[in-house]
Amino acid sequence: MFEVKVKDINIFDSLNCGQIFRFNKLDENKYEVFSKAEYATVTRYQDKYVIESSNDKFFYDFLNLDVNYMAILKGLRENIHLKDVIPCDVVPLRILKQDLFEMIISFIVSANNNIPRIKGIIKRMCDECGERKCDYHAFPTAKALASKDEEFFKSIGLGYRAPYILKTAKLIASGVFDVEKLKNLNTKDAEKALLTLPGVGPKVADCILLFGLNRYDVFPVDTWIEKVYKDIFHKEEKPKKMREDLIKEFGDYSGIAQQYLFYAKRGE
DNA sequence: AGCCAGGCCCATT
DNA sequence: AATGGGCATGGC
Repeated sequence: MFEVKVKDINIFDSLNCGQIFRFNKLDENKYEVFSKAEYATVTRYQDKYVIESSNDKFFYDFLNLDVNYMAILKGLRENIHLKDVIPCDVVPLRILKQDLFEMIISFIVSANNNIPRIKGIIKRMCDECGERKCDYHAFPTAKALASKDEEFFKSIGLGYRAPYILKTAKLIASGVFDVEKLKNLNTKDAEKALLTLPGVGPKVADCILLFGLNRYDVFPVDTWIEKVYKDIFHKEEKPKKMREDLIKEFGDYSGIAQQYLFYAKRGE
């Protein structure tokens, strides 16, 4: 068990903002969250969260508390388009530190899909393929996923994404694609490598880089961000151009700006 | 009922 | 390099 001050992070918004799919709201002040092979409950009290978990060190790291968000948000807030979504007294929503392989699979599932359905598919994937823990299942290993077939993935609701998941799992399980090596690459080279995986395009690659590697110099452009772009620039462009313009606009911490903008737009 | 969802693949140009 | 059609499923 460990505690975190409520002024340091808004954990519930950090869970709800679309970067993670394995969590449940238990009641107004309590959530449960799963990551990799671990499990935690987060209970909010007056001025602190109490986190009870299978692995406290893992979840302390997961919350990404060592990054100084106050400084980053202060800088972002100077941009006119972020003033409203990052008010002065905001409690920071943080980009969590999640497992790289889990992000690769999860965001392949996310493509052209909606969040409630993504959560259901990933839950079934864990229940069917993940190592059994006391009363939940771990996220599956690449090897576990690679041992299945397309029919299985279709049966849990993946539709036309079934072959992408199977092929990507096989590439990683066989060692042809080295996930660990991504950590040593700069953002551009890591993105290039990710784009070789079936089911990973520019948007999914950016999500993997942002949530799995905490690279902030990216800007995932999805249908919600298209609306944001229109609000800001009053014109329509293709995703590649939108990404360029948005990174130019928001700078080195574009990924964090993106998350605030995405969450605000989706909540309208 | 019909549009949409944290888009990507592939054939064509 | 860029374009556009096709695409499983189910939430709303």
